[in-house]
Formats: sequence, structure tokens, C-alpha cells
Amino acid sequence: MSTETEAVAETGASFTGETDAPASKAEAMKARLRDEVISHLAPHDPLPPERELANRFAVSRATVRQALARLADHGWVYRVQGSGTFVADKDLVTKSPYLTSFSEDIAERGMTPGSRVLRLEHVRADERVARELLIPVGSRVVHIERLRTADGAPLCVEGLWLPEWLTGENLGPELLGSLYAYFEHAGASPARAHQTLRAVTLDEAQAELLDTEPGAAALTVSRIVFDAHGRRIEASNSVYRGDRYDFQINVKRRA
Amino acid sequence: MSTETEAVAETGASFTGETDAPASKAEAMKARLRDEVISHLAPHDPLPPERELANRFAVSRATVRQALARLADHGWVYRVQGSGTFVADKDLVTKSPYLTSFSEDIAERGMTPGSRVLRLEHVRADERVARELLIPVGSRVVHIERLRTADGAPLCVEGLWLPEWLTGENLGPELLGSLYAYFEHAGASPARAHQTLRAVTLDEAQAELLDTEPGAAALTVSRIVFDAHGRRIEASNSVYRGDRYDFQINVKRRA
DNA sequence: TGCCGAGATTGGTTCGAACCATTTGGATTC
DNA sequence: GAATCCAAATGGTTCGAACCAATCTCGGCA
Repeated sequence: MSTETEAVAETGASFTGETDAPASKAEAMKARLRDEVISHLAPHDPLPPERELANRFAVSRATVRQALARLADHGWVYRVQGSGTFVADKDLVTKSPYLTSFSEDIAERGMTPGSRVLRLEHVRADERVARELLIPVGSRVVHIERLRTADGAPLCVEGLWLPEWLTGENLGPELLGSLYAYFEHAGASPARAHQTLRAVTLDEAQAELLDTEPGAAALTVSRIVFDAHGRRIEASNSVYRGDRYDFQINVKRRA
Repeated sequence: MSTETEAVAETGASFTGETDAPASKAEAMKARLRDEVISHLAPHDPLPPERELANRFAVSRATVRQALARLADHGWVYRVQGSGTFVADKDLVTKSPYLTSFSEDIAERGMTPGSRVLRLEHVRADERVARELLIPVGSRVVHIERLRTADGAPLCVEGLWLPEWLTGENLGPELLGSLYAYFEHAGASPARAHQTLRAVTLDEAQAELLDTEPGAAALTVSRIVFDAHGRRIEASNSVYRGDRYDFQINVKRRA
């Protein structure tokens, strides 16, 4: 039941946030450019020049440039100095390298996220967790293990460790809903993360949970999440079925 | 022999480019901030305010902000609105999501890249290659297969496909040196790429080449590379040993 | 016909300024 | 002593302007 709660809550939030109240003029410009300009053009068609867009939409060129930069990050357009800004091929639009929750990530891919809690307990931090959370070895931390699903099918086994200075003695259901909402409530909103991707093979227990064979390929995403104050609020390790998940990213050549 | 040529050439370029001629004031500011400010501070110490930095280094605040933004991308600092900019923990500095060649990537990790060519030939584009390069099925493409090494140890098997409009009938040694240098020469400098990461297991042939066991975990990086004109100049597929390679990235929470 | 160069066009960088949003810390108040 | 409020400090956004760098266009020239 808590699985559905989270799915609905986070999905809803992610969708309404898109059109409600643009956080800035640049964000609004980004949406307008996508809907009113790019959608009327074919791939590799040039967009109007920045100066003309600034004039037409009654904003400064800086705002237009910020919007265009974000569109380029997402793979909607590409830019050529001295030449123009062009519509990109539509088959390669990806999310930017932004920090997202599992639910947001899955919803963005057009599926319905779900989750089943396998474990929820206080444990002592081992060497790895202590190093990742920057706390002494043996400190008490909350450990959560969840099976995450997309459209009902098992997709990933997720292990989470939260420092106890954040959670207190708490082990209640609020830790089982949207974790990111809980972070907000605790005054430690996620701000940035360091992620490491590796390839591994599944052991028997993991294979059982993910409904596949031991030795199958899996993608592990290890993540250390920071709040706005630079405090480490989560260490996690997600093991994704290799045949059902990939990680896409657009990169630019450095100057 | 061509392996050493590439390694030396690309490594050298990557290192000299750092200090020679700053491409812009912002890039220079980034280096100066790292060397003259951050290096004298401890993690979580605040940097001087933007306005003061702008004054001290005699540049505009916009330039300072651009430099700080790039340092944040690389994980050197983190920023908190209303509070300040702070030195980040030093164990999590990564390269930004920039497009790099294998040689640059390995050199950045402090190892020496090498390569052995396994195959070099003209082939007809199959369905996948045709789709990725946006050319008709059956078009002639150059196919290169290389074993890539780091400090002499096999790290990845790399398959490349280049459209023939770029290479012509050419199959000479210039294709075996630094490929990115060849792109420059051909007037098609790499500008951006779309990457997909997946986890797979190695088949027997791959395991043999990578000096490990069939069924071992491997990370595949599929890449479509574009030049400044949006033309697709390379489709590639690199299979990395899962126990010797990971992919690190810093991400921020979206606004 | 082909090449070359000058000028126009376009995105990229830098500047200075003003204002907004958030955070912080001290003063005030109870 | 605790809670509240307010002003200052700081990063974030937007504006207008100027100039730089790469590219494109088109006319002149060989």
C-alpha cells in the first residue's frame, strides 16, 4: 500500500510542476520555445536568432540564452557559433544529468513506479558506509532495503543508509513513503549527489528478487546525496537489471 | 607502434592545454580560484563572496559566476543561495559530463592509454548502424575494432563505425592514430555525443580479449558522436571490464 | 568557372547595474 | 530564556550594451 502512495505522490508532483508556475523567466522561455517554436520546425532547421527571439518574447538576450542552453542540455537543440541554433533529431532527447528519485526517473520514462520494503532497521555503520556518510565507524544509521518496480515488474534492488542525526530514533512509516519528501520535512532537501556506475553480476538472492538468473548482468548506481549545507544525508546502492535499464546522457566537447 | 603514437599525442595535448593559453577569462578565473583560493581552504570553508572575488581579480561578477559554476560542475565547490560558496570534500571531484576520447579519459585517471587494432575494413551498415548514423541500410561504412589498454592491461573492446562520406575510400594509417585528430583534419570536429550505458556479460571472444572469464560483468558505452553541424560522424560501442572501470558523475537537483 | 576577400550575421564572452530569494545573525520583544 | 522580527549579506536572475570569434553570403576578380 505504501508503494502506491509514493508512486502517486511523486508522479503527481513531477507532472504538475511542469506547467504550474514557471520558476523563472528562463524556465518559461524554455517551455515556450519548445512548444511555440521547436514544435513547428523539422530536425536541423535553424531557430530564429537569439536577438530576434529576445525581441519577440520581450525578454533580454541573456534570458533567451539561458533557455537555449537548457534546451541544448536536454538534447532538443544544438548550437553552432557563427551559424545558428538548430533543432536536434528527436530520438535522442534525454534528461539532463539532474538528481532524480527513482519514482521521478521511472515516471519520466513513461512507466509507473512501485516499491516493496524488504528491510527497515537501525544498524551500525560499517567501514564503507561510514566513509560515504563521513561519520565514525559504528555510528548508528537507518538501513532500508527496497525492491523497486516499474509497471509492476521488478527493476532494481535498492539499499539505503541514512545517518541517525537526520532520522533520530524514528523508524515509522514516514520513512517508507516518498523519501525525498521526508528529507524536505527534516529540513535537509537533497541538493546534489555524486554517482558511480558499475557493471556487476547478480548473486542468487538478488536474482531471486529481480526474477532473473544468478550471474545475469546488472548496473549498480552508488550514490552519495548531499543537502544544501553540504551534509551527507544518504548513501545508497541500487542494483538494476541490466536488460531492463540503461543510463542515457548527452555530453558536449569541452572548450 | 601506432598505439604509442596516439597515447603520447593525446596525453600531451590534454596536459598542455590546461595551463598554456586560457580560452577565456572565466577559464582562467577557474584555474586561479582553484590554485589561489580553494587550495588554501579546508572542506566546507566558505569562499569569499562573488562580489569580493570580482573586485580582487578585477573581473566582472558574471565572469566569477561562470568560473564558480564550472568548479561546482567538477565537484570542487558547492553553492548555497543566501549563504555562500563552500569548498567541497576533495574525494569526490570528477570530470564533468564532457565528451572525451578514451585516451583523454584514461590519462585523466592517471594511467597510460594504449590500443591494438583488431579490425579495419569497409562494411555495409546493418540496421542498427544505419539508424545510429542516420544513413541508408547497406551504405558503406568504415568499421574499426580496437582493444584498449590502460597501463598495459586490457580494459575495453571498442567497435567504431564511421560513415564513408567522412572517410572516403581511405583506410590508411591516419585512421589508426588519434581518431579525434583525424576528425579535425577531415573538418568534422566532435562537438557533442549521446551516450547510453548498459550492463552486460562478456561472451567468450570478448572475455578472451579482455583476459577474463566469459560471463563476467561488463559496462558498455554506446555513443553517437556529432560534429558542429549536427552530422553524425561516429557510432561506437565500447565494452569495459566491469571490475576495472566505473563511470562517475556529479548531479544537481533540478530547480 | 572557380577562388578569394570584405562585410553581414550569429552565437560566445564580458561588463556594469539593478533587483529578487534565501539565509544568517543580531536586535527586539514577550 | 525563547521566540519573533528585521536588516544585512549572499547567491540567483534579469536587463542592456558592447565587443569577440566563427561562420556565412555575396560580389569582385582571375
